[in-house]
Amino acid sequence: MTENTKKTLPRLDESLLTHLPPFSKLERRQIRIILDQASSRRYDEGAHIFEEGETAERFFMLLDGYVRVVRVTQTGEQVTALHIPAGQLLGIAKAIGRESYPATAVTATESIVLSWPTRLWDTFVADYDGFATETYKTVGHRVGELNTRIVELATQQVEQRVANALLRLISQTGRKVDDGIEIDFPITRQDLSELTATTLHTVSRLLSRWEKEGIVESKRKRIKVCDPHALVELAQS
Amino acid sequence: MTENTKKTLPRLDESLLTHLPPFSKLERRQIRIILDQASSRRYDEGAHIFEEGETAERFFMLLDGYVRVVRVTQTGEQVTALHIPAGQLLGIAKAIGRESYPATAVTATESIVLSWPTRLWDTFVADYDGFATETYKTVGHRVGELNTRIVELATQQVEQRVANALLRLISQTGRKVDDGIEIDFPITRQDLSELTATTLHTVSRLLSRWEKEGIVESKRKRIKVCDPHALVELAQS
DNA sequence: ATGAAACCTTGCGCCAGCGCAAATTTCGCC
DNA sequence: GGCGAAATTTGCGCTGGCGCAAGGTTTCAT
Repeated sequence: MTENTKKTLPRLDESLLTHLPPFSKLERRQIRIILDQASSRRYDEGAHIFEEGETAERFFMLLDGYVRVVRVTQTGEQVTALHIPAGQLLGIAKAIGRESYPATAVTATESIVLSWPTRLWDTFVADYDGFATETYKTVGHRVGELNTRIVELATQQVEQRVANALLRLISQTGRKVDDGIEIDFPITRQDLSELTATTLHTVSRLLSRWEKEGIVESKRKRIKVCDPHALVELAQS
Repeated sequence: MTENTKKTLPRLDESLLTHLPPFSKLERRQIRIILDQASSRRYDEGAHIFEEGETAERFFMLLDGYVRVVRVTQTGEQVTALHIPAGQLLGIAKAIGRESYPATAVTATESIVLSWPTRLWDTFVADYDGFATETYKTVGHRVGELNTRIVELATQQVEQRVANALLRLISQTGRKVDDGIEIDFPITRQDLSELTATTLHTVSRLLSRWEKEGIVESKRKRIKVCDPHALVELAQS
């Protein structure tokens, strides 16, 4: 899909991986074997890692960065289904019995991604204890998120949805800064609107109002939440 | 949850099961072993098979009937996430790495359900080739449906969503009758509204209009689609 | 039969949030 | 440091569909 460096991993410090949830329990030896078979690649912000409908020839792990999982409608509108933070697997069509990717993965920041050919999937599942369990937990977690989004879309007002989206973003990918928590990657009003099924205009109006009320501060592509509790209030009502 | 007969299967005609997709490839011997460990139970219409949040002590297979998978919000509104037709597994928390059911399963008609204790899950996966593959396909299919619902909720108008919902229902569970296709189980305006995130009033208005236009015919709890193509038109625009 | 409960229909007014449009700010780049 | 593209803000009018309310019809239990 996109250009960029592509190479086999030369010698990747495995201590880097020990804190990543899906593999922390594996033996170091197993990690070494898995890593030796991985390719590493850097993607620019906005690059597509894989496209909806493509045959799933590889599966991926996000080492660094953030990825949005989106679907595009016939009319060209984008809908964001999920946000994936570093440390998680993605494109794991095999884990849900699919041959092709069910959605498109777009980087929200510059990102580093490991990948393996799909044919290795069954080997990993068979050879490495815990691999299957962890991946199914990932799947379960995402199914939960999808369900939550459906319920939100079905029952909540725009204001509540945006508040919820912000809360989720800061809890998943928030970075503590002085006087608040900032979303750790560049995010536009447009992105937020695709995440909450509304328009960038409405998001802009909401953020303006919240800024007046001291709940958030935001510059271009940056949002800082100063008063999370106020957002929680808004999200409920 | 609900009353009704509960018993171990005495002698279930296994030819009954050979046409059910998830197991058609298994050896008859394996089917016999699996069935011998199952409990069978009948549920009345509207009964709850399991509840969201409950520990997943059993997993289920719908032998006959239809099941709605719903979530209830804090404010008591119901949102239907999926419809499950006979022949499919449900409550398979184990397949997505969960300990508890992520939603509630409600019967849409009187239904017959097989179930097994969750502890047998790993055994089945290990012993019976194809079991894992088929269940992950089921999961994958449902993830696809959830995604589709999100996109629909996010981008479509109420009229299109209702049209789509009807189309999906008749394709999944439609029964050919003279002069149209009828949804094979009782479904109220309320049910449809919970499936499309709108109100029963709006659904009622739409159906009335469509009836005038000759697209559908409906009585209490029954909907027959006479002109599916017109619905497809409506669903797109 | 009769009553009650469940389900369906329809009218009316209102408003959240979209669409459109135009102005403004910010950023990256030559 | 000035230009163009991208991102953001804000105003204004309109409308889809919700909320409320009232009345009708079907089904079922007794």
